[in-house]
Amino acid sequence: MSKLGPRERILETASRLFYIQGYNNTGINQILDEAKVAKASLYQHFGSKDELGIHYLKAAREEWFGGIEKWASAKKTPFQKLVACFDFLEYSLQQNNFLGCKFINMLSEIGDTSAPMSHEILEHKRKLRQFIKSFIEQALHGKPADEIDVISDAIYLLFEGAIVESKIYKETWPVKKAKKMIRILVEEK
Amino acid sequence: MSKLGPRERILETASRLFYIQGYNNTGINQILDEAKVAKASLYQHFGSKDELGIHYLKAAREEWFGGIEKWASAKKTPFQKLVACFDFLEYSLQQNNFLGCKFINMLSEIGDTSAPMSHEILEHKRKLRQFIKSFIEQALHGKPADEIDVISDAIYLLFEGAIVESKIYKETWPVKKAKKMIRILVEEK
DNA sequence: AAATAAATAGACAAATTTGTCTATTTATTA
DNA sequence: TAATAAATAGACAAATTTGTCTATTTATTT
Repeated sequence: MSKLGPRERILETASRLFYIQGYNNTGINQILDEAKVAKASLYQHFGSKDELGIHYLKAAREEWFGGIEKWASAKKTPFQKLVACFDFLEYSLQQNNFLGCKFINMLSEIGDTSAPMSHEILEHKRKLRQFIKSFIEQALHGKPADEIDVISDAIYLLFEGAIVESKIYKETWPVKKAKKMIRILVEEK
Repeated sequence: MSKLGPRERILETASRLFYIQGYNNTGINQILDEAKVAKASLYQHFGSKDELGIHYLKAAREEWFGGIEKWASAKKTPFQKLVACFDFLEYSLQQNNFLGCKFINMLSEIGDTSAPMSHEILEHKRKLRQFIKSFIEQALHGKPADEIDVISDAIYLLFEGAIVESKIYKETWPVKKAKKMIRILVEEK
């Protein structure tokens, strides 16, 4: 019986609601109701809604990279690892009913109102960009640096574009098309 | 003396504030204050905030395609027109302080709460996708249909990815990189 | 068992939200 | 000029928001 404590229940419930309904559309009270936690406990553990939002993003980052790294590491070649990233994305988006990216969604909601959140979002994307780039560098080892640079960022943009468009169309074609494109850009050798 | 009427002032002010602050972060009262319009006038002309949001998106669509079509039509070849789309994007994003796409931003905010808005957003993106595809079809005329299909959607994803990433990084490199990629994908001939 | 810490329930405040309604003033049109 | 329409100012309601505070109950630890 691994019953979760109040803190964990709050973060879990907030994460679900922030993602499904949006940050601004989710009130503290709804989180407390569904997590079955007292209001004082939330402010004891997190201090404010904003702080809870930051923890939500931090947890989301860990979960995301935990997933994508697992999928990538199951493959052998850099190219296969790269494809696995897109496979993970496709699986993940479907699993989450095409709600898109938690970070991009949050950024649209907060605008410039929370520097800590903006920072968390930027760092997450920086890390993802580098994560993808490392595979391209290995897959295209020996090629000119500027070619690696362009292809690497193009694939990153395809990845991000696929997330956003899957949310808009509520379909998987953006990811599938992106995958077809990377097979052209990075030939398996 | 082309003084704008109440209706126009409301829509103009709402458009500015919805874009900069976000839809949910902008209250009716702030719009009325800055537009210098009475509350009754807003509800007379638009009926509700939701309805105002829909008109905001409709106006944004017209403005967007007005701009991109103008930039594209100034060029001669399909390839040049395509590049012009990205030039317009780069110009537009910089001009608007990297606030990103009004439609994607709104989608993140409303979630599934407004079917008419979701519809407006989807239609806008469908049209943009087709707009881009038409240039690729002309530029790659004669090539296999499936190749045109993949390249066309890849460029659409690069375009969309560039918008979102420019917002995140607050820099123009995503658009510039996307542009470099399309020069590789669609050789000028 | 006693003492300390953690969690709960819920009232309450202060601010903000969208939307309605009335009364008055300003424009427009006949 | 007279009648009609459009716009204004602002009070008000009802609901919702985040956050605080008190009193009570439940766990944990010594």
